[in-house]
Amino acid sequence: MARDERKRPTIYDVAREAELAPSTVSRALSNPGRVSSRTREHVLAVADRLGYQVNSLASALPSGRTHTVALFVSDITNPHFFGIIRGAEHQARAAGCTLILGDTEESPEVEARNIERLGSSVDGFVVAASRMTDEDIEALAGKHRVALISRQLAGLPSVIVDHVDGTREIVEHLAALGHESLVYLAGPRRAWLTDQRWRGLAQAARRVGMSARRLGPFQPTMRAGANAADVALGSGATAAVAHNDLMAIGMLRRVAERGMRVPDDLSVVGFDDIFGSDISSPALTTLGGPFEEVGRLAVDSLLGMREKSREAGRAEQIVLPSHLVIRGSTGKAPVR
Amino acid sequence: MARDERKRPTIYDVAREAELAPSTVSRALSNPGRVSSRTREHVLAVADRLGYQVNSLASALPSGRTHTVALFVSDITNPHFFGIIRGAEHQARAAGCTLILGDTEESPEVEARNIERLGSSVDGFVVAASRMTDEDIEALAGKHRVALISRQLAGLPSVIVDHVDGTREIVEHLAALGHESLVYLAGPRRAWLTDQRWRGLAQAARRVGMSARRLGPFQPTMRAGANAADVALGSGATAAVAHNDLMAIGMLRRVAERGMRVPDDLSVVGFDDIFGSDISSPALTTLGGPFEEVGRLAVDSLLGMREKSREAGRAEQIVLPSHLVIRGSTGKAPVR
DNA sequence: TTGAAAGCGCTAACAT
DNA sequence: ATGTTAGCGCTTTCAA
Repeated sequence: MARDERKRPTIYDVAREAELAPSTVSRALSNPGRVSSRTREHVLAVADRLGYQVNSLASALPSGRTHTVALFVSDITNPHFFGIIRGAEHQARAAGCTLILGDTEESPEVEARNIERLGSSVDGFVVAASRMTDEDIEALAGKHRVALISRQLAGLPSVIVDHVDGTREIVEHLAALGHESLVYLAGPRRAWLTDQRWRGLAQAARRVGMSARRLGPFQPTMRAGANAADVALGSGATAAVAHNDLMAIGMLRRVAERGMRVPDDLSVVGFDDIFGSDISSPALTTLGGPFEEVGRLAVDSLLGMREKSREAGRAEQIVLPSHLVIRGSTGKAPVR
Repeated sequence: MARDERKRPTIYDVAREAELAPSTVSRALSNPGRVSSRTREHVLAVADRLGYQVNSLASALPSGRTHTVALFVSDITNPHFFGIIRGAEHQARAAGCTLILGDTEESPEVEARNIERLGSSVDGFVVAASRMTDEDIEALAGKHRVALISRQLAGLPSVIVDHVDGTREIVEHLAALGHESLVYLAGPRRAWLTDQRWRGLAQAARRVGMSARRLGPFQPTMRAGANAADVALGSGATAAVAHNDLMAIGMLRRVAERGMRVPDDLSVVGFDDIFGSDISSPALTTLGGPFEEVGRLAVDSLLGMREKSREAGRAEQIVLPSHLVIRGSTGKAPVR
């Protein structure tokens, strides 16, 4: 082990080489404007020549700014989150931050534990589809910067896709096809969206005179979709709205297995417009949304929190428009 | 701002409360065995009572161990990586580490830049489907701990899924169906796997007396699959092996668009067995592999590098078995 | 505008 | 087995 051969240069090396104080180098590097432009350029040149790179750990320690944000999703294998992850990753990178990805595995405990564990080593948390209780989220938000995705909570910044308008669109689409009854195959009880979607569907159904029932809850997976399909088929309804596309695709398959046909015997609608929803057969009618944008905006409002929202009293709650993607899984209601 | 109200307790607080030296607290917390069990328990109790939590940044600075690993994938929206990501996340968490996820967007430049940027703030890098040159990877490995996924390079730990056996299986499957000619729709030139897969296919084809041609390169996306389908159809071959499932699914769709049928007019095979490959119609015949395991093992060998491999002279190169999943996209060769 | 110096919270020799 | 004491590389008052 040589002495100073293999080590990365520090601001001290740059300072010595530039014949300046380390503090000046520090300013030149991260606080331009508080240093004369001549010295700044000099410092930059020397730093470049020496191959200097900031040690982000070292700078995070005294400043408290880690330039890192964490994104937690409830199930990392659900394609629904891909867009969100990508959007978040992009926005984080654009802001000079690093993204940490965590899987909470549908468990509020795992969620809380993992967030706690990261604690001081991130600037904030973006939590997608949190399964925690409102109280726990509020407690969390008291200690850390938090932005929510697919969930709203007073006082916290959030980004969701419009489900009020979306569910209305779904119901009107089904009504136009002659359906008079629908079932909602509910998602997990802890998922905020489960109630929201049900509420939207029920309300819209009422307005158009369609009957609506809520069944479940089910795990939001393809596997659970099989069970959901059986339940839907048994309900006598002509249209089934699944909590998400994973379930809906599982339903499609199960219905076929049982020798029945979509949409002739049952129309099926999903949520999210995930990768795969257009390659199933029939392709899935589903409520899509700009999920990359969701991820991007969530990181954005997390990072921007300090500047305005928080001091302005309340956080911004963003609602992005949803759009119904009509494909082959919905069709005319069977005549009974 | 109160003085010591809102701040998280440090080892100094614990030390004062436990009437010990900070260093003893530090040992008790992270080096048990170098402290009497009585004091250790005492420290633990006090730490617990005070709600102490380590500041991982602060501990990383002097020790150099960040307990963080980075995973880079070439395209974060490719479902192929979901399993790898999940496996890596699990193994990292099991080892008490945090996972940083990076998207290199098929670009060697983005890849190099992002890796460089993280530099000292991670314990090592797992790079999946690197697009960098061997030389650049070697240079990188000289400065950081690196483990490769879906790529082999002498001296570096790696995890791949067996493509030699896999391509043989594909070819024999096609031969058994009476195919006498195949085309390989190649992936990106910079992808190590592109050449490997072609080599395996060509060699296996030679052995069974099948003709084989390589076409492309194509981007490994569904969109590029359309182009690949046209080229494959124009080639006169009866079987097409796509570089990955994304391309293969894109091909399936394009073939149908052109009014031809899979597998009657053309058999199609993919690689990876991604989510979605079994819901397309026809469902895709594809070479699968234990990708969660791949992610897990890659993190594992990265983290274990210091202990044995490195000193034992060379890194372990793990090859996991692949398996051909036969579905509807392959069938008897058309009679010409 | 620049420099000096005191930390950030923890680890790791080196003593004891 | 435990305490003392330097740092790790950077930021940030406070002076000059």
